[in-house]
Amino acid sequence: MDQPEHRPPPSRKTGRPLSFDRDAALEQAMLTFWRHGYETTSIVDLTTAMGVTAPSLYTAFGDKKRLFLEAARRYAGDPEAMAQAIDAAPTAHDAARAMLTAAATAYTGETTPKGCLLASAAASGSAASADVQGVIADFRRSIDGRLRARIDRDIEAGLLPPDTNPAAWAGLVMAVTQGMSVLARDGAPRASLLAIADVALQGWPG
Amino acid sequence: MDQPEHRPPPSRKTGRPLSFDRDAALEQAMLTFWRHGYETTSIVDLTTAMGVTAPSLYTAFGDKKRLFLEAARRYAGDPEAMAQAIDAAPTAHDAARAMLTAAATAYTGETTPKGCLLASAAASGSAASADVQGVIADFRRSIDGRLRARIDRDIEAGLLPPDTNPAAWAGLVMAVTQGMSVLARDGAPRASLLAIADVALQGWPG
DNA sequence: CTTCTTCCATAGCGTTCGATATGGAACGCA
DNA sequence: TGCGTTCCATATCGAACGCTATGGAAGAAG
Repeated sequence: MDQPEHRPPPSRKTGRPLSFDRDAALEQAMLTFWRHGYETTSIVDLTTAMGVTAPSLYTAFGDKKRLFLEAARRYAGDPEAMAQAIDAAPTAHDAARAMLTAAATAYTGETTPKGCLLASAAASGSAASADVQGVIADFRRSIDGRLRARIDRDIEAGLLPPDTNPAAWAGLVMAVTQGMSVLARDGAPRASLLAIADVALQGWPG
Repeated sequence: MDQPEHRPPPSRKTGRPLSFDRDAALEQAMLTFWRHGYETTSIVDLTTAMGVTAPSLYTAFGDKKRLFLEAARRYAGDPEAMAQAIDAAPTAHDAARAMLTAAATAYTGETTPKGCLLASAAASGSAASADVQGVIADFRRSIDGRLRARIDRDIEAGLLPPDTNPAAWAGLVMAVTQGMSVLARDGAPRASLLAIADVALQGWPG
């Protein structure tokens, strides 16, 4: 995640300032990757959507890979925020349900592409993009770990039976989340995903 | 699914016969698409894996899209077979559990790529491959419909409570199936997926 | 062996890919 | 106004893309 980084806004003092809104351009890049995936989005696709020429894109964002990672970071938001949301929920069950309903809602936005950027953008790819896939997989693993730890905490606190399988339930939440992204891409409406999220936790222990 | 089809084996009477095993070559193509996806697999990738030159590939399989669709058909097997398996199960619950455990097992094969070819090969893509994504989405919808109908049948037969939501439970099975493919690609072992499949149906009504 | 069909191998078609070299215009600063 | 810096626009770069034209070799049929 932090290899040869490209300084995004070194805040130049002199010279001609940027003629485009870097943040707005990044937003458009994110939407384009969200719609078409990482490798299957071309530089021309990006420059068209961003309203920027190729040289400007490269000076502002480094290269395609760094642009994608920055867009992905913008999409996912602060990882620590989500981690704290999981920890701050009253129970692990509440955290899981909040995650699923939030995903169901986010994947079926009317002004955004369907599904999850992280789930679909790098679901497959050539060997050249293995590192991008790895970054996204690490992100998923960190969420899974947080959720598992939250379930562990509830077990120790006596909120969940001792024979509860934390890895299985955390994994189920992750799997349903990723699966809903596929269904959303297939055209499933928001109500369907919310119904799935509801029954997914029907067997939650306790 | 049945647009300008390419006759695969017109069974020529005369002329020089094929010097390679068409079936074995298709198998390798399937594995390559499975590993790297549809658009992110190049013709060179395919010819290398199949041990066949480009002109031979084109005369034998039409073009890249037709080769992929044929490989996908080979991967998924006979759709009617899976449909009959769902119908023939003792209960919808049995059918769902069988689907999930079969998926968990298939996605973590030791001699095959991880995950599901259909789930990862066209999870995203440019507008040019929208039809390929559509074919796969149709396949998913047909399974979902069969499973939903199976649940309906169990409700009518009194095996499930009348207030059971067939779409939600069928959707859950589909979502968990697709989600397990992502987790398998991330490296989740078979035991983890089987545990997820187990808890997924914990809240099954009845 | 001749003929006819089909396949294989080489080479290359035109296009698009990600990424840049170059030159002039725009701006901050003095 | 003049200087130094930075950005934008044009025009590509070499490589890889999907795909195919062409010519000779291989095999089946007579």
